[in-house]
Amino acid sequence: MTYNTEQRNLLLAFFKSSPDTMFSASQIAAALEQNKISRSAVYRNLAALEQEGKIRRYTKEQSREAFFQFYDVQSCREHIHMSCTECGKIFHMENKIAQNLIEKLENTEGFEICKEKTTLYGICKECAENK
Amino acid sequence: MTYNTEQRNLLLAFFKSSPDTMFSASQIAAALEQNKISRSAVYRNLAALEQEGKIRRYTKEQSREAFFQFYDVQSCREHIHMSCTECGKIFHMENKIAQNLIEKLENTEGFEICKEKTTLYGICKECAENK
DNA sequence: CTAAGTGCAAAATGTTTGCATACTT
DNA sequence: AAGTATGCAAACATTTTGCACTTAG
Repeated sequence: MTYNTEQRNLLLAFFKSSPDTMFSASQIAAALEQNKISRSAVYRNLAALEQEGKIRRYTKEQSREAFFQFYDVQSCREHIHMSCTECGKIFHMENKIAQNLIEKLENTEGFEICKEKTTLYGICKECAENK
Repeated sequence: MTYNTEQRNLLLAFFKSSPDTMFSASQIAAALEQNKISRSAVYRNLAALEQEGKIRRYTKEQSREAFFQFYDVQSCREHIHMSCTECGKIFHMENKIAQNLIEKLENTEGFEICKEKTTLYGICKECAENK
């Protein structure tokens, strides 16, 4: 069984408060610095929360640290995801576009996309502008 | 300019000899152990070859190390790939559909898909029919 | 009370860098 | 000759682990 410790609650609350942002372990540690949580507790709880499916781990190509983001299973099933290979942010494909794509692939090629398993990779607007 | 050193040729030959497999830096170092190439030369050449578009870097979520695989940029850049999660076959998205998707994402969300990094997952026609 | 979690510091892992030497062009 | 790459060892950044102590249930 897993215990409901102050540190774990802190961490989960932190993720919930910014559901659309990814954080590295050190960013999290820095953000929670004033609170009492050690680096090892951060790592251990990240692993635990990931295991429980409450947050999700991402890796960026340039960086070798792992990033974590709050994860709502339901919303994940509802969207096709797009991941920026520069900044690692995750976006949801606009619903109309996704629906159109799904139907076209279904009708012309007979391929049924599985939304939760699919992620498109590319460069997001912001990163493209900062180049 | 970049020089054509024995080590770089060795590395590239190694990748070409197994075009469908990904290797970590340490696997490569181990495989080339009998040959003369240092760990730092492995890393530096991996970075160089990646830069030149001759190999591609991947990150696995579970692992902290980077993986590399030979690839032919040209053929990879030409299609968006779709992979069947049942039978594992790879398909190319029909060009019209792909082009349409790319333009829509670019125009409405400002997201530039990177074809060679993107794979859609789902069930192919044949597998769907056999169910 | 017991199992699980914590903090700390030390170790492990994977990658990068400085520097003197050697190779390519 | 000039510029680039190499090998080595040391430095780095991130993550994991051992251990004694604390806390949740």
